[in-house]
Amino acid sequence: MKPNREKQVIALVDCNNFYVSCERVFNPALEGKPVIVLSNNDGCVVARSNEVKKLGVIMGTPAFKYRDLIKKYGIGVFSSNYALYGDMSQRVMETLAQFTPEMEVYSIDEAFLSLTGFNNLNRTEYARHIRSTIHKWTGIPVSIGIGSSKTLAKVANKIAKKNPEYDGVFDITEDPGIDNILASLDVSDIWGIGDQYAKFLNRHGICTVLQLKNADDEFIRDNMTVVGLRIVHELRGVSCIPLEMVHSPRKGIVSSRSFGRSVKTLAELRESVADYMAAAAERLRGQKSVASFVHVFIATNRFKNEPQYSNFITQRLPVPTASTQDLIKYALSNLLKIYRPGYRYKKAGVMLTGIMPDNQAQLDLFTPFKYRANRKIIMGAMDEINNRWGSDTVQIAAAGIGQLWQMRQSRKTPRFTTQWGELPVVH
DNA sequence: TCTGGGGTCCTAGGACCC
DNA sequence: TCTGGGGTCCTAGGACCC
Repeated sequence: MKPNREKQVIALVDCNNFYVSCERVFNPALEGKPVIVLSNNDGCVVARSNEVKKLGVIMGTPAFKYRDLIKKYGIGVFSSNYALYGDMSQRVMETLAQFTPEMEVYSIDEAFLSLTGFNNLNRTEYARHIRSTIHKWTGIPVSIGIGSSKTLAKVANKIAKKNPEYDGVFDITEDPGIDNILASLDVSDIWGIGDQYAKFLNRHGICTVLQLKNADDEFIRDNMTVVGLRIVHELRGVSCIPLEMVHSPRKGIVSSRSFGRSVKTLAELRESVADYMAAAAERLRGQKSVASFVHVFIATNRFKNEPQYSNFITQRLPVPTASTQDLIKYALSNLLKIYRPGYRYKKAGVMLTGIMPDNQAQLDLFTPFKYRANRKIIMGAMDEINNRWGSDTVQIAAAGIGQLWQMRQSRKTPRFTTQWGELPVVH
């Protein structure tokens, strides 16, 4: 730790009900109406408008449980449209980047901005300006919290969201009433305190955030590891979780999906596994890496009262690779080893690990150079075409073309911003 | 009928080596 | 009879995030 470090000032910008807001940008009639967005397969509620939150709809609950409520209140229901949300996210982040040289894109709908050293300006005013610019340029409403650590910026953001009178911006830095605010919040409201830790802390008489801030370091360290201790220090205004401005490459890449209906045959499982592997390999090449291990898993529907089977298999590859063809070949031969007939499968997936930069991988003496070079050229061409004309323009034949197992997405809006054929029409 | 998908970090304990 | 100590690497499992 460097002593006398400059006091950090961090803003957390968080898009309000992001997926719902994206849908509203292209369908303004949804403004002020109750709206939800569902997870893949139209399974669970993953985004809720404020109107829906007020009705008591809980995040992550299976949508069918709200069938009556949806009908009664005329709730607008949408399948998730990740192509649209990803593109809107990029627009928001590009806009934010103009307001600070140091920024971390934390998730699809959140970013930390460093305001350290911005001493001569009224931070609240500046944040309001950021907020209105984002709204004007992208149509997305955001909330901004400012604090002297990431954890406190998160706290401030929560307060900004909860209290409409703050107009979407709250600065908790050097607020003399900070302890009163912390005393009014539950430990489970804190970033990094999940269900298990919240229960544990409650059992030991630590219920409010202020109590956590004043907790004994050794007790926290012993029971919540250094991760917990960092949180406590952050609450005290000591920044311990640095801004990560460069995106480090993924250490594992997972691609998996539940099926739209149950699947019994090996042929269909092969199609899905090949399809998921193609997606995983594309992401792998996107970060200029190769993988050394392939994992494959399949599972039946655990919510159903019927014979259950699930299995997982790992193979170390003879040579690390990013070639879709090779990775599919390994995945399919492993699938064959774990497949058992006679079950109704609900989910399959693949994972790539042992990931390293592609210029660091050990070469295999037995694979002719020409063969490897060809693979690279083919993959490069495939990625380029799919980038330009939309994913799935070129596919590997093993992924099949019927794809009856595909997930359900009965209420998906068009990919307005990423597919030429789905551009919105102005009348 | 209907229950998502993709990540991170930390620790304890075992295997192995000298 | 007596059975070391220190180090590294890997893995599984548990916690968390959006």
